Amino acid sequence: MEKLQSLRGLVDLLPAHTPLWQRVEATAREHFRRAQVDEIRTPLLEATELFARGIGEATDVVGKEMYTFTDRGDRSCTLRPEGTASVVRSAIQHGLLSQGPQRLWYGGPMFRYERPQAGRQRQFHQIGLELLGFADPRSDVEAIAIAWDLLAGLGVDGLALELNSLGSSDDRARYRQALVGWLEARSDQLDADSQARLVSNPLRILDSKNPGTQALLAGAPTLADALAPESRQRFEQVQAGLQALEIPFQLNPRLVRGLDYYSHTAFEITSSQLGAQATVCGGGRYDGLVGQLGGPDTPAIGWALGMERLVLLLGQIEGADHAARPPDLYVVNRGDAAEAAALVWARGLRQRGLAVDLDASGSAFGKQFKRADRSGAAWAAVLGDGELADGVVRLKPLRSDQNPEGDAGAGEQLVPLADLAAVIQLLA
RNA sequence: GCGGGCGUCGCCAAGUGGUUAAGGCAGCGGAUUGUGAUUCCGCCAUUCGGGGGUUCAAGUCCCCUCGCUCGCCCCA
Repeated sequence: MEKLQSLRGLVDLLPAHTPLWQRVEATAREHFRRAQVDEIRTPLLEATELFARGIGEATDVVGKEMYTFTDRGDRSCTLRPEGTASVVRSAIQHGLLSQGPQRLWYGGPMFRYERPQAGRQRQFHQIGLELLGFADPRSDVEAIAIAWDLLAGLGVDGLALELNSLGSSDDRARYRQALVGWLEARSDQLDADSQARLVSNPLRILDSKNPGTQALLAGAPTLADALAPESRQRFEQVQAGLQALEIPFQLNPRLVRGLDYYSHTAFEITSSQLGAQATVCGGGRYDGLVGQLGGPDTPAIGWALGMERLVLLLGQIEGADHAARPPDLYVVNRGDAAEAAALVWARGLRQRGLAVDLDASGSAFGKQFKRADRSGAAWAAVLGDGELADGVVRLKPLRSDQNPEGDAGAGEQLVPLADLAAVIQLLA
């Protein structure tokens, strides 16, 4: 235990990977801008009760996966395991809902105390969308389309959209009763997990991966049959909307979503390239949540997208490592006075927008040129005591086709030390 | 929380009980004291995730522990 290292399941994002993340984040921002969705940022830490009430006591997320502790004021606090509850809390707290419907997005780390595996960490990152105050089926379509287009815009392909309707809360309650009754009569044929869920969260039995359970379920009453006519019609409108946008989907009657607050539309976007954790984006409608958390009854739909999983997919496409962007200029400098002047000179260029790598090693010119070459810079700037005495900087092209062997002095240009604009002009 | 696989230098990696732990990449220094290829030379693990045990002798065997990883559960 001598070595200090990050906590289990909390990983560092090293410089080789941050460019890819930045690209994903920038693309997401752009898509939200186009769809007129505004960013909201909420604290990472919330009162435990928010999640207990919002997500549901019976869910695994609340029951066994939360990072919860008591603070110095004896309050129970929890690191957010997902974003929706916080966003809704914030919207209620600040009266956003009385200002009309809200189109919000958020991004950042979430925490769930689980065993890490491929595509799953204890601290992971989500980007999420919440449309609050929208009841029309078209808002379901719009929400899904934003996610779909965002993923497409990033160049991810091979994705599948799975769709289901959980119906209204009444439909769901009615179906739940029917399903439990049917399964209880056959509980001896259920695996242990499913038997436990019969009391805790029976709908989850539907997406059991146990083949025997799935075979048994083939004869069970279906959620689709339990939908009231209005719910069914609503679901058909959502499907028609997706078809109009030419977004392919497949109905999955066993898609149930783990969190209590979902109703009507539920969907997942999955990839077969991700191993066991195939869901890149998941979401659905949660008409009851705002009211449940003490706000005005507000229909809503949203989704969350798993950044790590998305980056995993993108990494497969374009290779995990992206070289850092090379500097415009690498400053080779040596000698006390020249080094001092180089520092001033380099800063001046940076203030004018150039990316400048200043060699601070004080090592031999040969070494510095080697590093200049490796930096990928197109130009080296040489500032030694000789140049300083003449009041100039020697600019040498490093990538010139005419000078692939790096002949000393070939193609060099002298610019006055004081004339920064000349440098910028030369490099342009 | 449960099960499988794995843990030798920043990265890759040899080593399957016997004296001083190969090698490659990267890095650093030098040959080349003001100019980037290549090449050459040197440096870079008192130690094999950690702790205990067996043995004359352990990176190599046993136990425990930590971590990584894949899967279950669940989810993004």
